[in-house]
Amino acid sequence: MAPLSSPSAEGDGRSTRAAAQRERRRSEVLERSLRVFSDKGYHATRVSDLVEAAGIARGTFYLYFESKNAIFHELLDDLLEQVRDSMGGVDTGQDAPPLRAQLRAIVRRVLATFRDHPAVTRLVLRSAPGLDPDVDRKLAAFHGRLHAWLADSIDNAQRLGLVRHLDAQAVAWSVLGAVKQHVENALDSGASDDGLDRSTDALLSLHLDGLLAR
Amino acid sequence: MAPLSSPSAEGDGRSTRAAAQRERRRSEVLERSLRVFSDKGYHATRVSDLVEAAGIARGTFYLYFESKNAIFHELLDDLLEQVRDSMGGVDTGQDAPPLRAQLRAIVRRVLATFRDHPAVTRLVLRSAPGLDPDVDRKLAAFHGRLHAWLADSIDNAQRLGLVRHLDAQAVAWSVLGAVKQHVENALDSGASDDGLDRSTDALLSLHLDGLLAR
Amino acid sequence: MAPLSSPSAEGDGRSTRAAAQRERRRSEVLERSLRVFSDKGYHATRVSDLVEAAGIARGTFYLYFESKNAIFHELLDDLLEQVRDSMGGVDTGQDAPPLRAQLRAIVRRVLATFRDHPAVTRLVLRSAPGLDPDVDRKLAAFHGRLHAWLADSIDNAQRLGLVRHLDAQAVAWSVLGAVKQHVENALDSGASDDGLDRSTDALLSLHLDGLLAR
Amino acid sequence: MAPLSSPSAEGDGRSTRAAAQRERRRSEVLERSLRVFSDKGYHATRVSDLVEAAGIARGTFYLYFESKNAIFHELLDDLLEQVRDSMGGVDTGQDAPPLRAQLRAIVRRVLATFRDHPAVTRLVLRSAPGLDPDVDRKLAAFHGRLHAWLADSIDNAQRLGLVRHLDAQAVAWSVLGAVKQHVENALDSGASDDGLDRSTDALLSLHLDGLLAR
DNA sequence: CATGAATGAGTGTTCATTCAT
DNA sequence: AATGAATGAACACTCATTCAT
Repeated sequence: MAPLSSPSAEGDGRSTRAAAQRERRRSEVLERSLRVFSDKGYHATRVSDLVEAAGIARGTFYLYFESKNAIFHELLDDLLEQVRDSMGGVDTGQDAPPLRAQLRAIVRRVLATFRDHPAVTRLVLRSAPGLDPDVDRKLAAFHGRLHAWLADSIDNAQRLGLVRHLDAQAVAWSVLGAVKQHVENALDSGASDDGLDRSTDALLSLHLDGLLAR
Repeated sequence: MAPLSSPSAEGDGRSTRAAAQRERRRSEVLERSLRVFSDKGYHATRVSDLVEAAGIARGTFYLYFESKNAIFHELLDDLLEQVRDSMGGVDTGQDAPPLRAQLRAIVRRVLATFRDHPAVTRLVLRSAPGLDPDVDRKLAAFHGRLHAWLADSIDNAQRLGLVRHLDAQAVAWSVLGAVKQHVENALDSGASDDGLDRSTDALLSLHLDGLLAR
Repeated sequence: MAPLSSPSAEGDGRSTRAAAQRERRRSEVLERSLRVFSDKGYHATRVSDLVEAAGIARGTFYLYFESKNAIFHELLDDLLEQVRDSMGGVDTGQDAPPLRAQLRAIVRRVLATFRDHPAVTRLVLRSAPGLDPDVDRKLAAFHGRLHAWLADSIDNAQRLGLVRHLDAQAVAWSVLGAVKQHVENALDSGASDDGLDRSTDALLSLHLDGLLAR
Repeated sequence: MAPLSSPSAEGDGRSTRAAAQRERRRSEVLERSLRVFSDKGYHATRVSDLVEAAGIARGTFYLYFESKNAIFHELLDDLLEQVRDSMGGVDTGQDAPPLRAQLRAIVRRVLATFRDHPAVTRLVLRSAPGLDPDVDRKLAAFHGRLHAWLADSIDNAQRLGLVRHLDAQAVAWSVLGAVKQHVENALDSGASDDGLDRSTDALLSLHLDGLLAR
């Protein structure tokens, strides 16, 4: 309304800008720290490494994060959330795309999510267990959720007569383990789109049709 | 042989006995340390914990092992060797037992090996990665060998027309991941013989026949 | 004088008002800081606590005070001056009130001064010594002045034949110590007027007449 | 019994000697640390100062004491105990020495105790309050005990008709404060035996007979 | 061989002070 | 003048390893 910014408006503008600036800085530190953690692992990473990588002073780090542990947890939560979001449900309606195509899409999406965040994936897959009970609990819960989602899906498909009546729980764990292994491999092997397709196809073909010649 | 123990003979006897004693002590420390490492993880384990568990003095520990890291590597190597030994080959001769039965036996044997050594398994699966590059390399090599064995077996079976022509490499990784996941689960769930059978059946049924209803 | 406010005159007016404003701000910060220091002690008090209590920004604090130490010294000087002012002399003229009444008044006035400034008293009595040599010197000087005043008074009274010829120096220290102890007690016990009277009476009766029954 | 030391006896001897050695070392560190604390005060004293003064490594310090705080508390407790021990009771029996002589002895003994441990006295009197709640509580308790002892003694003497019926509590605080002040003075003034006698006499004369000329 | 007291480099974290806005 | 984000020196404490006994 007022063509001239009143002091209060200016104040608001200032603090808004400051908050944005702060958020940008924070993200910057978060991102650079992720790389360090991912390279050296949690324990081998010193707070000195973090602040050096971020180009800030030691004290500044503690302005943004409560502790070395806290920033690690934040990084961890980020990936976990992204993976959760990248999984959708299976559509079993009349006009739904064929099951195989739907599954293919889901598997590819999940693999791509990890592939696109190699640093944090490395973090989760590699430096994690035994770190501290909280991390362990968080990861266990995450695995649990993934497993439950898989097992439920299989259950559903069984009720619909789409799949055989194998032990849904055990099969779900097998699938989860297989996917994790492919994610792990993609970490080191560069992980082109081609590689992703190959992994996806192998997983689907194996798990849906089995190895045996017919 | 010599009726009179010459000084040298006596020395030999002494040193032989001493060497045996030494070996026994060493094993004792290894075993007890394994338990501690397995409980608390590598980083949370202090050398103090190790010597206390072994009932020896701090200095004595360094008489037997070069460092905290060295004893960990030794423990690691032990399991890796045991698992290697517990896997045999597939017999493709005329009078060989049916493929499915052979595979079933191998999978069960491998799962049982890990199940019977929960401490060292926990060590390998949980506190290992990211520790130091040597550990990582060792584990990668181990995985590589397992994978190669699996891939070769699949290759063979493909040549024999026993299994379909899926991507042998990718399938081998899937199987490896699935097995690892079941091993991991068995760690926490007590792992009765029944559980093992269930896991084995699920793995075989899934991987050989696939999920799809026919 | 000048009918039109010259820029300089306007400047003066502005700066006068500004100076007054500044002084008011400063006092406000001083007063609030005193409370914090008194509650938590010098070392446990963070500059953050001070600026939070004063409702100013960190940087503003350093506009008014050179350092955390400087504001503490200023606070210290304030009380010391107030106590000095609250002590008068003993009137030994012909028509003067009786000595005992005069002394009673002085002691009560001193005790009341401390009682009425519990925060700064706590500061001086409790968090001060050992802080830094300057504080110690200041407190020592203050004590020295109190002691000198007491010793002189006793000396005078001795010359006038009003009191016995005890070691004036040593007696002065005893009195000072006793008063300090009562001040200290009053800090925690609320210190009603009644308590003050009781302390005053006990001090006077003890020091003038002694304990012994006659 | 056995003229030759058996292994176990030798072991005992070793560990006994070791324990003694340890105790000697500990005392050494304690003593040197006391001097540093006393010179610089608790807060200005760095663990580095302590280990440097004791001529040991940083880690060694923590072998003997749990923390900087812990060694301070130990030092504190030591003096407090010594002072407690240096005070006896007043003998009110038939053939007891005269009251004044008994009191004189007690006061002198207490003053001498502090005089003989200037470092720890300085510690208690100067760097103490506000440090941490535990120290404060300990000192308050100590003061409380001293006061109670004094007040009880006065009470007793009143019942025996030896002293006037002044407010025993208030008088006890006065005496305590006066003594503390003399202790404080003795810290800086070298504190010869003469000075002690002078203080003792002044305290007794003032408190027993009063200042007023008669 | 066995011991365990001694070591000291290295760690995460705090907080009085500065300075660009 | 006022702000508060940024700074970095300083700290107490840990723990794998050594070495005199």
